[in-house]
Parts: sequence; structure tokens; C-alpha cells
Amino acid sequence: MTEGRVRTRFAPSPTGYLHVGGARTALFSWAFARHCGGEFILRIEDTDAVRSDPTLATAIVEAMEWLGLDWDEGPLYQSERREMHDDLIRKLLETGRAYECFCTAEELEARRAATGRSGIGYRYEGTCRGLTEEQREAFRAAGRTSVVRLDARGDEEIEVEDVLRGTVRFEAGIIDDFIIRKSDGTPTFHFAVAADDALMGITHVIRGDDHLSNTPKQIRVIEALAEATGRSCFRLPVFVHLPLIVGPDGKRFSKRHGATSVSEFRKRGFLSEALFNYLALLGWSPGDDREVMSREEIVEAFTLERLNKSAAVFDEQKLRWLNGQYIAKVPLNEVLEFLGDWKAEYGLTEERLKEWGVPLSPDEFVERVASLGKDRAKVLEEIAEIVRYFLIEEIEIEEAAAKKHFRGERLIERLRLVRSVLEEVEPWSEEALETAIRSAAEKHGFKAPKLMHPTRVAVTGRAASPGLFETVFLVGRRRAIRRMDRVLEERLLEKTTPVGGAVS
RNA sequence: GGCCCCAUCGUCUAACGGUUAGGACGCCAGAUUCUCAAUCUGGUAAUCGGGGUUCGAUUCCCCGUGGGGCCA
Repeated sequence: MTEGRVRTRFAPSPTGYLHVGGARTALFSWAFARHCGGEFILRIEDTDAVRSDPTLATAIVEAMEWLGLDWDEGPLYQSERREMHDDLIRKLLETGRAYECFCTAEELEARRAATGRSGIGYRYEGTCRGLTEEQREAFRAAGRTSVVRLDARGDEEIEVEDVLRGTVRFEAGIIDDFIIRKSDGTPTFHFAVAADDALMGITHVIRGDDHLSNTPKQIRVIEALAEATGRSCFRLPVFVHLPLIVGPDGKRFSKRHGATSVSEFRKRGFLSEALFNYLALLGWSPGDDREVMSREEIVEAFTLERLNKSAAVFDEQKLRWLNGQYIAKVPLNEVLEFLGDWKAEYGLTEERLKEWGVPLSPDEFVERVASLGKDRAKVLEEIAEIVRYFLIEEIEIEEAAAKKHFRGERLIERLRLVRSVLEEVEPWSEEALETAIRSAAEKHGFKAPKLMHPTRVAVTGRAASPGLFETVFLVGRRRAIRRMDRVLEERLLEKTTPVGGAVS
């Protein structure tokens, strides 16, 4: 036995991807074990062969790894523990703590209906509890299948000791003789969970709030097992029932609220550290004003006492903010890795850049552009969109941007002026561009921004971009001029009568 | 419906009987820059309601209300 040593576990069932709610539960279990110098175990609850999918089990394991939630034992598969479960159920049968039940679904349904109130809250009466061996034989001979039920009778109320909620009392008789082995021979969830947690020496069962109501059943399983086997491992763990994560409508956070699985967030370009940090802060706080915290800092500060009792709304806005904080710190090469092969995707060859008039190698160009996107993105997947006009030939001019900056005195003249600067400036560099455009502005009596804003819109199609000179530089001399020309042409076509005089 | 849990700004939370109820996200202003982003300043905004207990309740107790979970 691991006396005194904290052991926690995370026990997802592979019926879906790792949900952020599950991930947070795992995170708290993990952080508690790490904080205490204890052990964290990953157990896959794949007992339900029908609904379980091995692919999903793999996906969950990967998501755990990605989040940095490493485990000391596992992944253990519950399905591989079948023999142990069978042995224990046999023991319960032998000692009379459990019994075979031959009631058919139809019989149960009829009795349920007879209780009225649409049958909600029906409790099995224990009909098969006192069956003799002869009666059982008769049922078998008649071709009836059986399940195994736990004799869960008790006169005293069941107390669940929960770290967050104190002692939660359930009235005696609230639970019936529930099934611990289904007719197909597989153990039920309540049985397997309780048995495995005990068998594995789990000291703290940290799980979702939704299991609180089922805990009395699991306590009954442990009690029965202790009695039937006499083994000391069958004693109650400390329970910690975490509040759920809910959507903006207060309902359990689910697909209809948008992305919910860890892998989706990963795909969209949320960083592992950011999601980890955010999840840690959802229902827990370090007690001081820290918000941006590393895994180490979280482990260091983590205690169960600082967990919150009420449900928390998943706020993607705040996640985005945190993610932005981490993106700012992440090295560019990691961002590039996420972005994939831009050179291939956008055809950024040596020749293409040369044709655009960008005096950079494809690698340099991609780095510069990605870096500009990185500085502005809250989520990695947004980067390509933010810097799109650097990557493609033809751009759309956003209407709002045009409306805002293609106006005012001598617009055409200003655009032509900049165009001529782009044509003549040497060398094609950020610094030279700045000097040339600013002096041209001064020379012709314009405030620099008067030249810059329309230029930005013409060259990027948008009212917002990185610094104008760097932007123009990266768009390239030829491509920038083409974009200016296109705007000039369209403006002139728009106004049938030429505006102002030709430039100089 | 029965049982159980929960309740501080819109959201995440701090304050474990005594604070002008603090911080963060968002939002709104301002500073800064050529715009955006970032950054910095300032502002907006909360103790669900009613009873108790107490010299004093966000905090403890009860009831109500609301939300959620489990039970099929």
C-alpha cells in the first residue's frame, strides 16, 4: 500500500474527444498530485465496448500529452482489468452481498409503470434477492439471462465526505439494489470505477460534480467489497467533486456552444501553455492577483482549498487574451511550424518574389511576414488572414477602408505622388521608403499621414496594417505599384472628369 | 417529480465577521504610433431576495427565488 502518498487519477471514457471540462478535471488531479509529490494515473474507462472507440482513446492520450499532463502509471485500460472485476463480483456473489437477478426488461417496465408518476424514481424491489439455487436453475433452464445486483440495503444515511462541499448526506433507501454486472457479463460503470479506484490505491477521487449523486452507490460497492474480501484496500477515498464548466447559457458546456475539445483548440492555434493556464484559472485561483502563470507556478500554488464551488462559464475572450500573451513569447520557429509550408501553399518562389519586387529570399520573406502576423494574432490560425495581402497577388479593397481614406483634398494627386516615389526610391528598403515618402509629403505640402493612409488602403486593401513602410517594402516595388495603379485607374474611371492636374 | 449541489461586476475571481468590496477579461475614454496590434493611464460595473445570529455581515443559520446535476 502506498500509505500517506497522494495518488490521483483521471479516468476518461473513450466515447469522445478530450473535452475542456475533462481536461480541467485532469489538470486539477494532476496539479494536486504534483503539488504533493504524489502520483497521477491515467485510466481509460473502455468497459462499454459498444460506445468505446480505440481511436478516441489514442486521441485522448495525445491531448493529455499535448497539454503537458504527464502520468506516472498508464494508460491503463479498464477492459483489461476484466478478470479482476469478475473475481470481485464472484466474491460478492459467494458472500451474499450480491445476487443474480432474472427479472426481464418487460417485468421491470411493468413494475415501473405501476408506481405511477411516469416511473421516474423507480427503485428495484429486490425481487430476486432471496432466490434459491433451484429457482435460479429454473430461470436458466427457461432461457432467462441474468444480471448481478448488489444488495445495497442500509438503514443509515450515506455520508459523502467531499473536500469542497463538506459532508453531503443522502437519505437511506435512496439507492436500490443496482446492477453491477450486465447481462452480457461486463461490469457496470459504478462497480468498475469504485473497484478500480480502490484497487489502484487512489487516495483522492477528483472528478466532475455530475458524479456526486452517484457516489453513494460507489460507497456501497466499496463497503461490500471490503466485507466480502476483507482486503484493506477497500476503503473510501477522499472525494473532490468539481463544479462543471458551462456555456454562456448556464448549461453544461457542449458542442452547441462551439469548440469544446482540446484538439479543436489546438488545431485553431491555441497554445498548450495558454489553454493550460486558462483552464487552471477556471474554478481555481492562486489567492493572489496572478493570472499569467506557468505550469510550475500553478503546481507550486495549487491546493484543493482554493478550488471554487460554483460552475464557471467558459469565456473564450479571456482564453484569447491569455493566448495572445503566450504567442508574444513563443519563438517564431514554433509559429512557422504551425503555419505549415507557406512557400508551397502560396507559391512563394525566388522568381515570384523577384517579380513582386521584394529583395528577399523566400525564407526571409516568410519569416518577416509571419512575424508581423504573430505580433497581432490572438490565435495562430488568424495569422494567415491578418497578413493575407503579403501572400497573394490580387487583393480586395475593403469598402469601409476605402470610404475612410479615399477621400479629401487632392486624393489622386497624393496617390500619384506616392506612386512616383515607389517607382524611383533607391534602394528598395524600409528606411529609404520612409525618408522618401516623408520628404515628398513635405515638399508638396501634405502631412505625411495624408499620403500614408490612402497608400495603406491601396496596397493592403485595409485601413489597418503593420507599419506602412515595412508593409510597402514587403509587398514589393512592382506589386505595390500595380496595386496603386489599379486604384488610380478605378478612381479615374469612377469620376469621368479627371481630377486635378497630372502630378508634376 | 424526488434527491443533491451552487449563488460577489456581463465573464473568471479575491476578500475564510470589521475593506471606499480588490484584481483580471471584455467594454468605453485618454496617452503613444502613420493605422492596427502591443503598452501605459483612467472609467464603467457586483455581494439574488427576505428573515434571523451578532456591536458589526459578502462571510454564519433558516426560508424563498434562480441556475445546474443525478435518477429513466
